[in-house]
Amino acid sequence: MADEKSKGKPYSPKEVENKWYEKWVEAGAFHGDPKSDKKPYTIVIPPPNVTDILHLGHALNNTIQDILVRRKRMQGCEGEWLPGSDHAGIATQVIVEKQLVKEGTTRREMGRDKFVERVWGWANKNKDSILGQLKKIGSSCDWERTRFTYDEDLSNAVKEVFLRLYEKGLIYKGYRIVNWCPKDQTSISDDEVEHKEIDSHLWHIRYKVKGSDEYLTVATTRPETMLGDTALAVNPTDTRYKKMVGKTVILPILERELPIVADNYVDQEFGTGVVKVTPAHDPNDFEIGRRHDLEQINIMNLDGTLNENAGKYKGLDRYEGRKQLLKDLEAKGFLVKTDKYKLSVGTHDRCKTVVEPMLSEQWFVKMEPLAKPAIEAVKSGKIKFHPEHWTKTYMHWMENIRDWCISRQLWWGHRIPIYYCQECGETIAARSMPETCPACKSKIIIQDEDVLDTWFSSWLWPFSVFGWPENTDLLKKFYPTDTLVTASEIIFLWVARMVMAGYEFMGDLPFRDVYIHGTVRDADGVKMSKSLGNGIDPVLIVDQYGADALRIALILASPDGQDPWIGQNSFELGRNFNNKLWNASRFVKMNLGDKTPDLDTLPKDKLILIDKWILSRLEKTIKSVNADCDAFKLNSAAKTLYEFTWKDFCDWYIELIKPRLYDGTEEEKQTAQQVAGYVLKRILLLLHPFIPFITEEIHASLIDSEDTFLTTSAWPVAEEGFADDELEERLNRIQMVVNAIRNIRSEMNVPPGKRADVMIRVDDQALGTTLTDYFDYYKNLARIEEITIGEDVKKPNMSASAILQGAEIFIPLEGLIDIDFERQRLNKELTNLKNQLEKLSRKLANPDYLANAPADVVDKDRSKKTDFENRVEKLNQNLEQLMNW
RNA sequence: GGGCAGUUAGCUCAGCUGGUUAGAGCACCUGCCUUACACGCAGGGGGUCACUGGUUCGAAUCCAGUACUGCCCACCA
Repeated sequence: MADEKSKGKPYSPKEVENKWYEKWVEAGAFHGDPKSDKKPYTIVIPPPNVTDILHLGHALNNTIQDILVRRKRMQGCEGEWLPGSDHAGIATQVIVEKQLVKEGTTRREMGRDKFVERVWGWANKNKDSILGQLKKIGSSCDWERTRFTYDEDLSNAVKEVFLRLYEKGLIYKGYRIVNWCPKDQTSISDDEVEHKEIDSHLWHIRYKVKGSDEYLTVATTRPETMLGDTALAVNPTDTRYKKMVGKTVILPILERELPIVADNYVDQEFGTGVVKVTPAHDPNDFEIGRRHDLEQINIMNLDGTLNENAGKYKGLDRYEGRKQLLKDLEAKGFLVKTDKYKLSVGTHDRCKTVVEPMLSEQWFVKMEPLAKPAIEAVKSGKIKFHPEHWTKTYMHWMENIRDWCISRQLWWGHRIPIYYCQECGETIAARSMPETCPACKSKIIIQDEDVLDTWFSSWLWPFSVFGWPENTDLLKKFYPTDTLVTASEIIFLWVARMVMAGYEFMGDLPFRDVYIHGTVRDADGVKMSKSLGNGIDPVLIVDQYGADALRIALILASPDGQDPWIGQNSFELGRNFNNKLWNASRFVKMNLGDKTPDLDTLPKDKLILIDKWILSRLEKTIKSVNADCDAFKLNSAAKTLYEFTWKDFCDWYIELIKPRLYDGTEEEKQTAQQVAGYVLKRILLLLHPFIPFITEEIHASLIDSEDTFLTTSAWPVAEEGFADDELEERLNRIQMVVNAIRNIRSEMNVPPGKRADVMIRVDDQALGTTLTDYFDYYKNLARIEEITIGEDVKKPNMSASAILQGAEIFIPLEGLIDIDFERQRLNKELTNLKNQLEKLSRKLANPDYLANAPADVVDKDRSKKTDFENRVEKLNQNLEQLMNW
């Protein structure tokens, strides 16, 4: 970068990023060694689905993980960031099925084995693409250990877990009302159901009481389910209906006879106080049915059409059937009224289809025993959520845990390791197909058709990836993992279940810290999603601005724990910052001279105020960044670094050392060079986890070698003894003087090219000395020609003035000054100061304040008051003088 | 129905355990191609800190309530 060609050109990431990524991988910088003596730091990636293409959510998620693991490596840990992807049962199967439809065939036509083979082919092709995209954004994963949730060894873990739980009696098969997705034709778990509020109706339908002219009216939101009604229910204490209990009603249309039962579940206040009972299509009705021994009539096929139990409606889709049925009910006078009604329907989180509660035989995991240690782990603080408030969400779910429906009527996934003897009906749990039935020795045995929920493999991820159930070296070294980074959407589906699995199978927690970041939204605050088309492709951003710009912009835009709002131009911030860093580095490099610089030693006895100031700022910055990173406040850490780099280092330090670099003695020059190099290297180190490519490139250029990596260098330690508030305050005075002069010049329209003479009256000698001693360093910043500094400097005629704490600045502007404008300027300042002063005076006159406030606060206010009084007086004088011109 | 967040400049956000002349980035206005950087430099305008009470000598900051926004959970047909 130091060559002449790049001079003046902005940083171009493309040439740099691929090169460094390859070098890092070649050097094995991302590979965790289980034999290492270093303390491990482990992250397992939330495996993206094979069906995924990288979006900004992934980019944010992985950037965070990358920052954490890169920093830990630099801090001397044996880092292991294990990547991989998820076979994503339903999502993947659906994609391939769609392809088949286009080709004019179906999975059933194809047969199970062929179909699964076909999906494998597709998955193998796709899983590399998302992982490749992760490389593009700089993710420092250990690619030699890439895993897939459907890999053979992970399948073994799944089987092992199933069998252990089965033997313990924690996995059982049962008839239950489950959530059925008619589109994908499989059951799904409660946690995969998303509730949505829709505008619908509450239909009131009357049922004739047998042998009388009386009717009972029920209110329902799903009228079609009446085809499966097997009773009506009322509350036993409901006086309106007491005499009805035990009687029979006639189901409209189908004209079946239904008993009227009394059940406490019924709420007298709601609707009419009479409930239709459909045990096969509603979980509450199912329970009522059990209590009253009612028949269960399933009226639906697996695709959501009505079946033969629905009479003339057979074959119609559930909603079409509803329409027809309502028409008939109305025609026959059974529909009493139709009210508008908002209700919440469950939808399948993958395909958004409204799920149907349906009676079905499925496999379940009994969760309560597993939840116990998982609750304890968080309660005791062994596992911590960041931000902390997610603890409540987690706890609430855990404490109200329900059994997990794990069987899916799919072909793509881990097949349930259960076998049935076709002759004696024996159920056999086994790792593989048994030769003969242990009960009857029959050889006619078939495997359970169903596969397991995709999360049934994901919940084992933190240990299955390291070879469990074998007690491998990897497992010993890298489990428990340290930090889990994810979005809040999968706290239940994944995070909570991993905790349970960790304790149940490893006897230990799966991770210590859970960092929950926000969900990426677009510039208008709308969640980015494929269907809305408001997403931004991270790969395009990388092409346009570079991975570093993408990364730092994402972090800077993501307030800790809140949802970031991101638009196209959010990334310009990152690009601009990188370019700033690039150019500042170019400047430092240009001034380092020819020899290879020593970037790690300070000429401690030759430092001047300016050097000590930047070193003080550096020490504080390092401490602050460390504290933030340790607390998972990456946004705050990034902001601190951004400010330090741009404001302190570029705007002030570099500008203040120019006089020494250009006109100083050899010693002065060297000191400035060394400090600049030293500070720049720490900046690069601190920023490296955030923007790895550009920092590595700059560093290589500084040392003129590509053999020593920043990425394997040590994280900077704050060198003690430089942090000095008093010293920073001294430099701050110089900054205030420069600012005041710049302000006057700008407001008075002094042409930038014109250097001005400046006079400064100081209240005390110390300030005068500082301003005098360092004049050469700051005179260019304020464009000063001659300066006069002293305690008895008088305001010259036709000059503009500024009044600071402890100093008064005059700039003679014969011919340039607009007296009216200057008067306005001073008056504005005077009004402002007077207001402040009045408030302060009132405060200091309050005896309660003086009695209660701490002494140092009062002291501060007192000296502030004196200062304000002083300034008001000076301003008045200056204004008065203005009148005489 | 319950829970959790949030409400500070036109926009996105800082502001830690109460004492600051309430900050930053973007946007806006003015002037600058000053030999690191126009993806830049310098200067400027812009906020009764959602509302109402309370605690306190003192509240953007603590407490209570209200309103709105977003998210999550919930079997009331």
